[in-house]
Amino acid sequence: MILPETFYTRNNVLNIAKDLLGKIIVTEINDIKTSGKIVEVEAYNGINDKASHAYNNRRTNRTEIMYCNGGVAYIYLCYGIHHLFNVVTNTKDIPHAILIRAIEPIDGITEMLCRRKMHQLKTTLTSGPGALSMALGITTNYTGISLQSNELHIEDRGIIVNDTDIVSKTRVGVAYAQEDALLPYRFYIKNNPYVSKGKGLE
DNA sequence: CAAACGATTTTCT
DNA sequence: GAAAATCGTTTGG
Repeated sequence: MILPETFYTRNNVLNIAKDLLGKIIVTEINDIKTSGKIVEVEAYNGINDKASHAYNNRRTNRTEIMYCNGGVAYIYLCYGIHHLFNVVTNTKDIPHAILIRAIEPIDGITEMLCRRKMHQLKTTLTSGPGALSMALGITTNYTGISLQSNELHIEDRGIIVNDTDIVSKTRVGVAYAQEDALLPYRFYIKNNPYVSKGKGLE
């Protein structure tokens, strides 16, 4: 089943992040379906989180989408090259978001290999936020789209992830966030080969 | 209007 | 392991 809006509008972004592990991201672009199981995420906890684009209640054209009611996509361009896919959570005017960092490919692997210009399946196909966005065909054009839509949504296919299989660590690439860089807001499934190699702080 | 800077990945040494 | 690639967003003048 497709996750309902109420999944996203809860107020604890950390719980939603953990709940996303084991869920399935599905894109259907030009009638081509691709999907993968979420194995790694990072939470961005709104206006008090120095690592968040919405820190200190900053509202700009780019961040405005994070102030929407939960359940929409926020995609932005990093380093001029990479499209990073986030899920907006919580209710209107509370800018929480969750970065999807890695998935395990399920459907449409041939198409994903093609989009990534690869010829055989390796973990690097979808290991890392920029890589999985390219594999699924997600670009900044999809910012603001509802996660109830055909083109892009997240499903529950009954996969259960035990708490004991969830690892929490510091986030990747956020050293500029000072003390908030130490928060354990990165979650991933233990021993899954598709989890990105990105290193957070210890 | 100009300039600096990434929630990264790939390639080269 | 180090560095380049590359451009929209943000910030400051």
